[in-house]
Amino acid sequence: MSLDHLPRHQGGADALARLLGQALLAGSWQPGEVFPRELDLCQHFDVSRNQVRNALASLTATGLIERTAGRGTRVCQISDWHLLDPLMSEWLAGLEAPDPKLVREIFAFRYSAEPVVASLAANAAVAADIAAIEQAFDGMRDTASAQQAARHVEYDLAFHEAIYRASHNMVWRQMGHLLRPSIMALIQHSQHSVATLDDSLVRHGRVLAAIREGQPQTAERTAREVLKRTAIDLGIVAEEADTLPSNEC
Amino acid sequence: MSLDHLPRHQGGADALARLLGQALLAGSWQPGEVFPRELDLCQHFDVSRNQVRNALASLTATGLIERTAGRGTRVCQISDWHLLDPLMSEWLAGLEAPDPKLVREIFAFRYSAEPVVASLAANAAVAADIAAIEQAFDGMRDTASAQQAARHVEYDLAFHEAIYRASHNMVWRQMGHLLRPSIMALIQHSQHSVATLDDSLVRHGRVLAAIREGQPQTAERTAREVLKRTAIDLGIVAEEADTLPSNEC
DNA sequence: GCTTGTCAAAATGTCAGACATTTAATAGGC
DNA sequence: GCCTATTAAATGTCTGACATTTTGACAAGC
Repeated sequence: MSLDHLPRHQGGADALARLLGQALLAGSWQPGEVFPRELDLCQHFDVSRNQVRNALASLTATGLIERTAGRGTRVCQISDWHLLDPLMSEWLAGLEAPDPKLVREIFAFRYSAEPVVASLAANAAVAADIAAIEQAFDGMRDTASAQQAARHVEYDLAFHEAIYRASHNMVWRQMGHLLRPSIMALIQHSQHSVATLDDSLVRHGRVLAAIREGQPQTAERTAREVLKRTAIDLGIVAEEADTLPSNEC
Repeated sequence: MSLDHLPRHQGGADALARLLGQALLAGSWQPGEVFPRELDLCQHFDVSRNQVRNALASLTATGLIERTAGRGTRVCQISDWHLLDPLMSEWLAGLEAPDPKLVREIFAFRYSAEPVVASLAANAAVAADIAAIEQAFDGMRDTASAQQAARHVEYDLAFHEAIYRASHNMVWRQMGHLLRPSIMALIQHSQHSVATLDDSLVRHGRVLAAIREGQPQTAERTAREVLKRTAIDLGIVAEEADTLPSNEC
């Protein structure tokens, strides 16, 4: 694959890294394929070699490419990608049409992890944490219409992230980055009818209540109910089934 | 804090990044404090500005420092560190005496997450996965003596990582990086008497059996038993109590 | 006295060119 | 046919100069 169809004018090395990173995430190059050389990138984007090297360094850090002197640059296997890198989450969230397999993979993680996080939050949340969750919930409620989908998902995001933070654990908190690509994908599948939005809201409210009242087991159960709703909205499961999405490849 | 007591001769930019990263992780600079300037680092380590800049770029990517033109370089808050970055795990694992608070934080994560992972593995593991776990377990059994502690922890590590892989989920698999710093810390607290090693081995064996026989609930319960043992060996809880380590700060 | 504008210093960011090193392919000798 | 030396091509590194951003000092003006 060549880079003919990539837009030219950029802001800086970060913008270039995002452009190339998103192209890689979108599958413009196959794993194992050779990536364009530095000088070709310089010429195509009309930037200095410095900027290209900085951008490629970011791509290397996220595990998207692998570089060796004399050999060149190769595209890494999908299994080597550093999905937990904040840069990666940002690029992924900005994609028009992220790989459905990747969305499913991230969601499967959330489905197994988030009930535990909600349970931890119910144990550890203090007043400020609960206030943050409540504020996000209010925002979701006030934007529960198809016209305000963009603002709604932002509040949705804030709701879940606040729960991760309320777990009061550094590692879980950092994992909140994964929420953005997962929840942004909801915009694509805009099956957000009034009915589903309302159902989703009710389920979110139950998690909030469980955390506020410090009931870990209820929080765990209701969080799972939220994710079942989300799985439908993401198009991962067809209808409300009681079976969770399996992890078989 | 100055950099007077840091060793001089290095291998390359990666080695310099590790050196500085580990110094930051060890708390040689306080959060918010200004970090030495590029030219001072060049002079002290007798390397080119290029190498220094590459090393500092790695530190920036891991969230350890923050750089702004004209202002300088500052050390970030601990809460901003990218614990999930593989580089960070590697640096942490190589530390002589990692921050006990950090070890505890990572362990608290494992305590809540690993039972779920074991449960997923019991559902998703195929023959190759089980073989990998078994092989690691055999290695643990054959090195269950205080003299072979170094080799033992490697097998211990392989055991848990194999379980993460057996979950057949990209995100969980990547999180296996966190195991190394957590398990390497076991070497410091070498309370590895024959009795505790044996107890640990028995508990690991129960997890293996549950995964092999595809029993998620048993895997979840036995994985938690393994971690209770580990919590004692890490010095996180004093004695065998039925209460889990809480997440309060 | 307070504000404001300008200047200078110090730090990081960027550029361009030459050179070093590594890798892989290729041609030649035997 | 196999081994070796050479060459080409790619990434890695060094160096010096310059650009940009931030901060503080200082002086002019109201």
